[in-house]
Amino acid sequence: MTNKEPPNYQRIVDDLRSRILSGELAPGHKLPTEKELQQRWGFSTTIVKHALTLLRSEGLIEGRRGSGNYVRDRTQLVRRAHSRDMRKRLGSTSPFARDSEAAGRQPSWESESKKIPATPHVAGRLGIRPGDSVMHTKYRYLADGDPIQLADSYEPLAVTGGTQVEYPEQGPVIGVVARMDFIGVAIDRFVEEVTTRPAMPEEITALELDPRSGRWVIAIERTYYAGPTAVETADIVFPGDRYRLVYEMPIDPWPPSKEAETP
Amino acid sequence: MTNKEPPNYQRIVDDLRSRILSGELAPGHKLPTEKELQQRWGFSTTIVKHALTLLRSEGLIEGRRGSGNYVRDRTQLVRRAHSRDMRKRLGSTSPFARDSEAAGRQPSWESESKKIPATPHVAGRLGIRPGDSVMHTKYRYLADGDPIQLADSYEPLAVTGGTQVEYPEQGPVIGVVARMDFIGVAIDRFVEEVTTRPAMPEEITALELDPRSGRWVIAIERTYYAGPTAVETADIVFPGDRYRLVYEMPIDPWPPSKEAETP
DNA sequence: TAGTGGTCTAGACCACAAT
DNA sequence: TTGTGGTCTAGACCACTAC
Repeated sequence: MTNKEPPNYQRIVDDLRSRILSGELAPGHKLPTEKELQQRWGFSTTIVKHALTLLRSEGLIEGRRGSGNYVRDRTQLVRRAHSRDMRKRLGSTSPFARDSEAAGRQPSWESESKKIPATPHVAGRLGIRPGDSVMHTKYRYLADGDPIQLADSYEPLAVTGGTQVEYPEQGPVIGVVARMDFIGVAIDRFVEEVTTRPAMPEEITALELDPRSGRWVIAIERTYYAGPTAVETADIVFPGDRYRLVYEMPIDPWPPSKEAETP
Repeated sequence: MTNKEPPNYQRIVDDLRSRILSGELAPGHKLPTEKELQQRWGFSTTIVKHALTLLRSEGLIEGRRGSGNYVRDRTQLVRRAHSRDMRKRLGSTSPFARDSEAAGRQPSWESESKKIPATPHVAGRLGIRPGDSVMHTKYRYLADGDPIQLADSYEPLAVTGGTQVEYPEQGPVIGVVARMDFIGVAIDRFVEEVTTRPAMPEEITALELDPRSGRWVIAIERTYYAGPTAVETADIVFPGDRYRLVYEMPIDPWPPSKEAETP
């Protein structure tokens, strides 16, 4: 007994999707018009439109009224996370700026900082009490003027309050690790939790996403620690198909080393 | 001048999506029937069906014929990646098994190993010549019997050929780091590149995804290095909304230490 | 002006669940 | 048997592009 046949709209979707993902239909390529697809497959207009809607919802194509459907550009920015020592580079630029410039795009960002009492959720992540004061900074990052990343950062004022780096964007140093080092707090690790989910309406607005295409985001919860103490936590959001996250992780960097242990 | 109004189907989508993501409509909750939505909003059947199709394509709901539409369970498995020393745990279980058991689910897997000539793409990642022999192992991982992860692993036979760990699943040790250590190859880092994209048809089949819901995957390209030499590379694929990736990264773990550098 | 995609109508018919 | 969602028809009308 054979499997049941897929529905007609699914056959169009599968055909075009595999040709797009394989590269046969390159970004920018114009798809056949709806009428052509209708005639080629022998399906009704509605079914062809439905198939194209699904491909748009997957972010693989974009429709342009009066013109046609086109294979979407899925060029990705690279975001690097690694162990390298960044403490000595006082005044160095931010990780976002470095990644953007590496991709040949002009970085810029907007930010807004405010002291607020910690919500229970943020307090849990920072290991402080709900209501304790934290510095909340909202960021919106742009590459060549296009919004490409959002972040909400929270820092306990028990750590930074009253110091020169209390306001993240006003101090003499940029970047969490460098700023904390500046006030004598040695960050020794961070934890990132990566998930994907549909974009929320505010994110669609802030990232200027097409409501019909590419509505998925990558969400990261990041927390920096100095020993057992959390000194910053942030929620970071990217357009899901516009970013590639790179983690370069050392293995077994700590003593006891193999030589020290083995006779 | 105000913004143009969103289309009718979008209003339904936005309403239900925000209520689902906020938790007001919990996983398992039954949505109003199509007829009820039609009456409540005053739209045609087609427009209500279209809105529900989009929510399904986002993986937020699943339709059950003859029953109703339900908020989808988005419980996530956790996959951990960190720097801990795993070399000494000979015979230890695999990372996948550890993560699954931590989530209270029963791990199992299928694998199949074969010697093949390296494709140009794999050769590039391993820093060897196309055509050089590699061990290709296909994995399918299951939790409580449900397929939950796919992997294609490639190891240069120049490294493992003729040793006891040549066939990954037949040696005395499990896991890349432990196996390489067993033959005297000290892995000191790995790199993971994380992206998201729509699932390809074979992946939908192998992961038993609903073609109508949750068609997104997280794809990881991972490469292990011993010094400058790549000793394994793998393509790993997860259902996008079923996994949470956790990276725990040390900062500045290598000499020269701060003390060594600063007078 | 002609052609294209985006939204929408008013249904029909089928597969399946609940009863 | 009734109610539900899934697939599909045969269009209409609008917004916009390309010419």
